[in-house]
Parts: sequence; structure tokens; C-alpha cells
Amino acid sequence: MGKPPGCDKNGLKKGPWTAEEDQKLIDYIQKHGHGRWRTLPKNAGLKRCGKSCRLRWTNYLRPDIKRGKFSIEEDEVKVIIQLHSVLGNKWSAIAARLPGRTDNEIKNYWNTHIKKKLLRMGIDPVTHAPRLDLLELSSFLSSSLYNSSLNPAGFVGSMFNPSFLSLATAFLSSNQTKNLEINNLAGDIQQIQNPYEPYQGNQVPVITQVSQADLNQFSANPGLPNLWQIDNNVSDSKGFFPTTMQNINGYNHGFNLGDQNLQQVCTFSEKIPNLVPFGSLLSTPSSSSTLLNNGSSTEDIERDSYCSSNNLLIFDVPKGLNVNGSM
DNA sequence: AAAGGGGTCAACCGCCCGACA
DNA sequence: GTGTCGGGCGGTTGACCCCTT
Repeated sequence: MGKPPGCDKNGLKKGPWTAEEDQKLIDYIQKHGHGRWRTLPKNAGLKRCGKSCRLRWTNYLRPDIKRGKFSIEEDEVKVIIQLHSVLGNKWSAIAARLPGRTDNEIKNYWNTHIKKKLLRMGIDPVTHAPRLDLLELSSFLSSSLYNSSLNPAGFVGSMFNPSFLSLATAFLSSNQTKNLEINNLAGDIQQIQNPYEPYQGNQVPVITQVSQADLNQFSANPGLPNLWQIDNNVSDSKGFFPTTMQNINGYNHGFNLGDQNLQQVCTFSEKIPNLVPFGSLLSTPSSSSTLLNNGSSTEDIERDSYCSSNNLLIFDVPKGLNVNGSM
């Protein structure tokens, strides 16, 4: 099969369209309609290839194009997220459900806005499920912590494991965001799932479209803790909370997407005054390296900052474990 | 005020598919 | 069956803009 290159290089113009070119294209299409894109530019007096004309028309000049930012009030963002969870990168199919929006526009918006926010929330923008690397990091750290009760040196040493550093780097780089930003998009997702319930800022967003295969994958993978549980509190939804942190070797551990349990993180940190924050072990400058037990008057501020910038990871120390003594 | 860096988005690229001769 | 064409698709590029230093 095959097709000649979309645009011949013989003197055809590329790059941004001028107002004059736009007007020529509009005038021609208004008179003759569109189609026959290969011969259209010649007939319209344009030094462009047909493909360029078609894209310019469909993505910009079409009279029914709806310009401007995507509207949260009109649920455009929610619809995009929801449709993407079902359709994947089928931008044209998504665009078909959003009158006046083009596939190119939706694709750009996804890549520049939504995708980044999902990543920062710890959600895989491809699968719409929590990122496995974060789950593995959580599992790794929790098991290391458990082992540290038996072998403190082993815990510190394991933190220099290349696998750990890779996971932790990915985790920290994805996790530098403001809570407000997290909560805004989390609220969008929450409302997709529970449109009749107002979103509470400290709730964990429900992840949509978690398939049985996903669950099977989790349950079948012995390397992952069973963090996925059907949430009885949202029994009227089809979602799952990837929250928690239930009874693995007697621990609560896992990750979170909101601010709840932040106190537990801080409590944990305070219990290990000599524990070097992960960020200081890594090359990334994104995480504070300020130790938490400096006793200064700014301790609370720094602790808040530390917690808020690392609020995806929750560690609960099992009662009875003297962490201070182990370090 | 100027430089640098990051974000945004229009436009392009390469590939694919279906229709048709 | 084969080649050509029209059109659609997702990914990528690069110019522009804005913000920070």
C-alpha cells in the first residue's frame, strides 16, 4: 500500500497560516464545499498541500469550531477524562462527543493539562489506575521498614538499592504539586463517579474503570500488596478506593491521594528523628531535605511543607515497634 | 531590562485504512 | 490482486508567550 508524502516539497508553503490564506480557503469552501483536498489548494489559489488545507479547515476554520478553554462548568473536562478511560487515545471518538471541539484540541489539552495532573495525583493516565511504581515503592518501603525492626542496618542499606532509588525518584518527581491542584482534579474524577455527591477535599478520588482484569493482576502478583479493596462506602458506584493500607504483616501502609492521614506521616517522621528524608538521598532537588526535628520555631511550617509535598505515601508504624531505638 | 526556562497549541509528519478503478 | 487516492489517526515539533530570575 502506501501513499505519497502528504505534501510535495515543490514550493508549497509550510508553517503558520496567514489571514489571507485563511480567507482564500474559507471563500473557496463556502463556494464549492470541501472535499477533493488534493486539488483544492490549486483551485483555491493556495500554495499549500491538500492535507494542510484540510487540517486548517477541520481544526481551525470550520464555522462550528468552539474556541477557548475547556469548561469545567460544562463538564467538558470530566467528559474527556471519562471518555478517555473508556476509549483511550481515540481523540476523534472523544471529540465526537464534544460538539465544537476537535480531536487535535482535545489531544493537546489532554497532553498539556489533564495528563500531567493525573500523573501528579499518582494516577496512570493510560490506565486510569494508580501507578504501579508507586504501589511497588509503597510495598518496598513497608517491607523494608518491617525488616528494619529485625535488622536496622538492612533498612538503611536497602534505601540505596538502585530499584528503590529509581522508584523513589519517579515517585518524588510525580509528587510535587499543590494540594489544591490535586483536590481540584480529584474532585472532577470524584464527581464523574458520584455526580450527586459533593466532593470533599480530603477524600480520596475514586478511580474509574477499574476492570476485573486489573484486580486479578493485583491479586495474582505476589510482589504487590493487596491494596485494592471494594469500598463499601461507595457501594452505589462502580469504583474502588486504591487507598488502603490494610493489615499487611500487621501494618497499615500504602499511599493516599489526599491529605487524610497526613498526620500519620508526620507522626512517623517524628518517630524517626534521624531518618534522612528520601529527597536528600536522591539527585532530584524536588524534595525538601530539611530534617524535621530541628526544634526551631519553624518546625511546623517545615513539617507541613514536607508532608504536603509527600502526601502520597502513608506509613503507619505498628504499635509496639520502637522505631527510635532501631535507628 | 534582558535572558532563560517552561508551558501551550497550531501545524506537521508518518502511518494506516477504505474505496475505487 | 494491485495501485492510487482521499481521508483519518496519533505522535511530534517548533514558534510563541509568559513567568521567573
